[in-house]
Amino acid sequence: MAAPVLSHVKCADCPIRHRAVCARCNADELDELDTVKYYRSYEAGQPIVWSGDQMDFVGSVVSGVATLTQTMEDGRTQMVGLLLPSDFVGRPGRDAAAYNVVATNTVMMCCFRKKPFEELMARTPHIAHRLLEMTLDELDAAREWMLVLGRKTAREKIASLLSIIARRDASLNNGPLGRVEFELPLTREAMADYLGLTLETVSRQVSALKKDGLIALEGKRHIIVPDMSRLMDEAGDDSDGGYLV
Amino acid sequence: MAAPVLSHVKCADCPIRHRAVCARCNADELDELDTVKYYRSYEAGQPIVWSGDQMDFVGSVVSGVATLTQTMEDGRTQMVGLLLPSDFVGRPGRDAAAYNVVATNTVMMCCFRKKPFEELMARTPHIAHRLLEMTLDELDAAREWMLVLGRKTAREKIASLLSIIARRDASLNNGPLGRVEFELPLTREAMADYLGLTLETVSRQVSALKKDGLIALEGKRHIIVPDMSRLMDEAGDDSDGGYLV
DNA sequence: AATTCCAATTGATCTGGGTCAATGACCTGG
DNA sequence: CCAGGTCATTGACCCAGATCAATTGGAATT
Repeated sequence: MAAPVLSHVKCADCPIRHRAVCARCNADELDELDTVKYYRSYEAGQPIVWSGDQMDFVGSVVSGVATLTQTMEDGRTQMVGLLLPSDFVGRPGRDAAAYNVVATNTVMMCCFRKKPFEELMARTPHIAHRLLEMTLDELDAAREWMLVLGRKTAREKIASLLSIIARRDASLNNGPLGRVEFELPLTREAMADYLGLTLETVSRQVSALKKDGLIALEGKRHIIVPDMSRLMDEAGDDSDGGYLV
Repeated sequence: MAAPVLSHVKCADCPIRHRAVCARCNADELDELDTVKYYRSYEAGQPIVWSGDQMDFVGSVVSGVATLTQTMEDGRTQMVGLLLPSDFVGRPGRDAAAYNVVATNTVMMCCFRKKPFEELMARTPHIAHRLLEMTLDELDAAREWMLVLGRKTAREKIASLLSIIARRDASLNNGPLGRVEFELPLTREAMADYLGLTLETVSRQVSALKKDGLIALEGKRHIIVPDMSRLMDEAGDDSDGGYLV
């Protein structure tokens, strides 16, 4: 059950380049990070950390998708973040996790032991600075999502979610807008938890968007967006943004 | 109409002690902050910054209450944060404001010109560190609010808002829980914008809480909570937290 | 004291999305 | 090939909260 520790890959050779943390590191710092770094993988459905747990590492998602959720005693749950490749997990200076982090498919994490990472951070201003920038991005994403949760209709919510994932996906592959195609990394239930809806409503609205030609499905999870700008209109989105936690 | 620049008060003599920024500064840093600092006041309803504007300062709220809101083209608006005394405004490293900041009553801000503040920050690791901590607090608050917006009923939403304000207020004045009494700094409409409801629903639910003896009103805005723990139960709140952006 | 405001309350009605329940569409393992 | 499981779709009905509209209650103005 326990996830395997993988290997000690040099930071410079890391599959992702740590956009997050050390994109601007010089060689010495990279070497130093390498000494406290390890890889770890999690299977679909496996918890990465549980709310309240001691968290002894920070790190980046290398591949796969994980969710950040909050739960009430009666079981109502709300997703508060979605972790895609290159996203950062963990909060330097905090010991206990505030949320449940769960892998939705096979997730590979590149982790740093927390203590040495914090020490490094204290000595290396630009890492602290980069971390502040990342946290501000997350804060913007969270606040943008507050607008979605508080004021958008079910249809707009779905369109917003699809836009955000498509845009994020597209920025890695193709260039501009137009036609986008991607694999949905979430079940209908996970989508519902992100959007503050029920899974039935999600299903109905996805069907409606399909009927209206705004999206096409291949199987249950493969989404084709013929025209991104039309979908973004549907989302009622002014923001050109496109953060995603 | 333009807000008056007030005076150059020594940071050490500041009405609030900048819990935010320089609580741990030594004398030299305090002096340095003083050279780039000024006070400014805003009247009720006056915008402090407008989304997209160039923002040439950062600062703390000294007194009064301001709101942080986001608006869609069709006018739907969502409050994404509430700024109470000692809260920090502005984002080092970003030039444009992302939200509208509006004073709800007379607000006094203690401002630092942004450029010198950033330079100071670059030279002073613990200020950067403190800022990261504050941003993480805000992120937690935003995510807690996502649960409120996405999954709570109207009654729970009102109870959550009142709890959060009461708790924040109480932490300044009295000590523990029990009976709390405070002035509501928001109109019903502002409450609705915070909670993703209409003002009519807010009004009805406030009346319902009053009828059920969970709160008492004196006038429209003065709230008496006879028993905080009962109100918090009503909010369905597991978190002992009590952040508020 | 009469007249405007404007915030807030309250009532009547409507509806988007929740709830409950049945069905379909794939998988995977025996 | 079928049995059982998971995920998704679809239908029928209901209700919390939105919408539309009228009224109240202060505080400020004349």
